[in-house]
Amino acid sequence: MPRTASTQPTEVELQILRILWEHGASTAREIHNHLTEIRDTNYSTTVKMLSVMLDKKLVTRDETVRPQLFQPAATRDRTQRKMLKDLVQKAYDGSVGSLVMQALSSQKSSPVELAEIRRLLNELEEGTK
Amino acid sequence: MPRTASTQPTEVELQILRILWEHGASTAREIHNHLTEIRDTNYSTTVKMLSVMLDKKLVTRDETVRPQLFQPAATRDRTQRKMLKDLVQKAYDGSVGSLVMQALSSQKSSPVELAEIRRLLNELEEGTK
DNA sequence: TTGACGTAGCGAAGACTTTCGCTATATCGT
DNA sequence: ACGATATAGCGAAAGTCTTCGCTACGTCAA
Repeated sequence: MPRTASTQPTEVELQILRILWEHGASTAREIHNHLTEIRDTNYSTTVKMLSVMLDKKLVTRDETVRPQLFQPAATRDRTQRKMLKDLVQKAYDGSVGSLVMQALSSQKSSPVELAEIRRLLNELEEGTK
Repeated sequence: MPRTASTQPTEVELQILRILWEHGASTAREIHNHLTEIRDTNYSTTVKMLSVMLDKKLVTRDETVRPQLFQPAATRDRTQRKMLKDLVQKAYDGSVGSLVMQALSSQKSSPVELAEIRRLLNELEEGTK
C-alpha cells in the first residue's frame, strides 16, 4: 500500500544536481563538500544518495578514474522544464498562462528580465498570426 | 533519521484540494466519488486522507452537520503561489524571470493568455519607472 | 610491504505517505 | 425499537526517502 515513487528528483537529489550543474563532473568528496554548505550531512549519506541517484539514472558515473566522477544525467534546462510541466499539471490544471500570471504578479522581476520576457512575448505573438 | 516533513501538499492531498476548490464544502462521500474519477481509491482511504489533512490543517471540518462537511483551509490561489515559490527556490535559484521564460517557451499559451500576460507586463514595467 | 587514510558499498533504522480491513457509531425506513 | 445501511475512526502494513554505522577496498608514503 505505497505511494508510487516520484518521477521528480527529491529535495536532496535536486541539491546534488545543482552542485553538479554548477561545477561539472565531481567526486563524491567534492559534492559532499559543497553539500555541507547548504545541508548538514554525513559523508556516508552523500555517497548513499549518489548511489540511489545512480539507480534512478539521475546521474552517471565514470568508474575508469579514481576517485570516480559523477555527472548529471540530464541538463539543468531539461530537468527544470520537466518539473515545471509537472507543477502546471498538478496545480494549474495544465494552464501555463495562469502560472505565468501568478509568477509575474507574486514575485518581482528585474526590469531586465521583464524586457526579456517582453521580447519573447513578441516572438510568440508573431507566431500566432 | 528522517527527512523533514514537506510543507507542500502531496499528490493525493492536492487532488482532494482541487476537488474542494471546484465543488466547495463536500462530504467525504462526495469527495470520494470525485476522487475515484481520477484515481482508484477505497472509501476508507479517502476518509483516512481527509483525517490526515485535518491534522495537517490542509482542510477544516464542519462537525455540526451530518454528514460532516470538509472545506479547504487555504484558497487555491494561495496554495498555488506557495508551490510556485517553492519551485522557484528549489529549481530556479529564486529567479522568477527564468521560470517565466521557460514556461512561455516550452508550452504554448493561447493568444488570449498572451494578451493578458502582455497587459500585466505593461503594468509591471509602468511600476518600475 | 605494510600501515594509515580516503573512497565505496551495504543494510538497517526511522519518519512520511498511502493503503485498507475492521470496528464503532450514526441515520433512516419499517 | 430494530435492522440495514452509511459514515467515521483506528491501527497496522508496505513502499519511499534520508540517515549513518560499519565493513571492504584502493591508494600512497615511509
